[in-house]
Amino acid sequence: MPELPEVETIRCGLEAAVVGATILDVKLSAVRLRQSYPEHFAERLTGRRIVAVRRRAKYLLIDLDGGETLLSHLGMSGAWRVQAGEARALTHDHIRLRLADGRTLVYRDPRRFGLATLCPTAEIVTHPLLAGLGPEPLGDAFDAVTLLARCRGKAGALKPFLMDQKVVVGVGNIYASEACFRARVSPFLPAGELTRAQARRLVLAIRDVLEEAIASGGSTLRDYAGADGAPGYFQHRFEVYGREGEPCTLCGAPIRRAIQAQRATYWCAKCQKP
DNA sequence: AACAAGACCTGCATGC
DNA sequence: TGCATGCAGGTCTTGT
Repeated sequence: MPELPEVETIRCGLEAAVVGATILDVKLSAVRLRQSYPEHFAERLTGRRIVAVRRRAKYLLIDLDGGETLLSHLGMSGAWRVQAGEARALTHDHIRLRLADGRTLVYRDPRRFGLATLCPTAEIVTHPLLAGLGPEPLGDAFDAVTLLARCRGKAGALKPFLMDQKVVVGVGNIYASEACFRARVSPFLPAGELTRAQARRLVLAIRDVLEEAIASGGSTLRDYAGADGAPGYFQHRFEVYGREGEPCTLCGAPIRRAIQAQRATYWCAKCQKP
């Protein structure tokens, strides 16, 4: 489900809704997510107060008093949702945090590609899941010079390269196609052949598309929603993703679809020549 | 080292 | 109606 804009939208919603709330008790489903919960997971959450909600790449960081952080990833189908009252648990509700004010914070993930774990807040940056991640695309550390340096010697195609979280974080299958289109660069261009001008355009395109998507509350294709349950609406602004056969918004040529690294890529063959 | 392919899951749309 | 197939927003591991 979620790329950076969707995770950021959830982060923002959680920050507004649950900072200051205290976890009264914890219920876990019997199945395991991508990785098992840490030792004494429920006990370590119980009684804690939520002090901040942050994001690193596509990970959500829920800081608790007492010095631990609840680190979660939403995989393809995960979501955090704040529910009024103690609604009945649905089939794929894996973590249910009953809050002292009566609401319930629920982690739901049908496909279970997501994960949740705990980490000392002071050690977040060195956590194995986060240590190797590339720069945040909306931060100063991501620029054309850095991108070009990472591209050097890479024979692989640009679009899968952009989805590599060691290169830049937060860009997934939708926004990789959208960013290549906005930058007028072919998704099939070997990453090592990227020119400086193309790198500059790509950096701007990635920033712009992510920022616009955040402003639209993310993209809802099937089941994504923010922490309050509201869908995003950036999907109405896709220029290539999911538009196979429809006219290019620039030149009218039919948008094409192909598979790269086992994922669907959408592009305009006329506006994005190799 | 770099890249491709497979693995991990469920749910939904489609076609026979 | 039932069943098979393919596809979906992500990463991690294995194999060449």
